[in-house]
Amino acid sequence: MKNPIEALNKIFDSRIRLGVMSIIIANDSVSFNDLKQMLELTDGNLASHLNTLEQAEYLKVQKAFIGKKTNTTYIITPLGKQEFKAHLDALEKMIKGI
Amino acid sequence: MKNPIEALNKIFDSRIRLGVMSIIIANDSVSFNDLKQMLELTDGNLASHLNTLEQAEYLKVQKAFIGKKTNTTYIITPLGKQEFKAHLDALEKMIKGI
DNA sequence: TATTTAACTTTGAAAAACAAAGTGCTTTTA
DNA sequence: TAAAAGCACTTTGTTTTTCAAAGTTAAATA
Repeated sequence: MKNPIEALNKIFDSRIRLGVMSIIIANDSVSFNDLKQMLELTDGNLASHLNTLEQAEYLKVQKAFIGKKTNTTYIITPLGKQEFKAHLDALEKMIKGI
Repeated sequence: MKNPIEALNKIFDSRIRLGVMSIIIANDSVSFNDLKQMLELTDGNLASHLNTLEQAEYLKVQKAFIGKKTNTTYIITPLGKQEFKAHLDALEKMIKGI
């Protein structure tokens, strides 16, 4: 019998990071402010979780200009999508006792 | 648009507690040592997570005797089962963007 | 020009996680 | 029957994580 929690990704222990991933995957790209409002977080707290996800290369920043105004949005990387899916699969397996 | 992470239960942020719940639900009742071996944890670490779950009244201890030897097993409470299910439902909804 | 907004970074406190050692009781083994 | 081992913790102390709040920088708006 193998340890079922090994396959769970530590990065996704945090429900904030789980929320960020869910929102970005569902919406393709989301701005800092939208995330902040949806998840009701302080700037610093959101920024640090985004940073954790960026460090892991699960998401990346896209800085674009809308006119002269910078617009920052976040998108999932292929790795991020893969790891998120793997985590959810592992979770499901664990819960169902497979 | 409601904050999707609000419905997630903080107690289940921990993959160890998630693992404990999954195992106990799947097996009805599990001993301390079985949990310890399945999850590959130190005694103290497991005991403290079990304690968190007990404090929340998500599980309870059953002390029985097998002959003269005490046998400690853990079982889920109705509340525990309900909260675990609620958490998983919230997770699923969040992921699917419902 | 002053204020506001966006997207952070920094700081520091509080909480959580964890390993390791210790405890008390029972049971097995030499 | 004395010693060793096992069970189920508790205690201690370190490390890691989380988070809020304040500070920062650049651009936009009044």
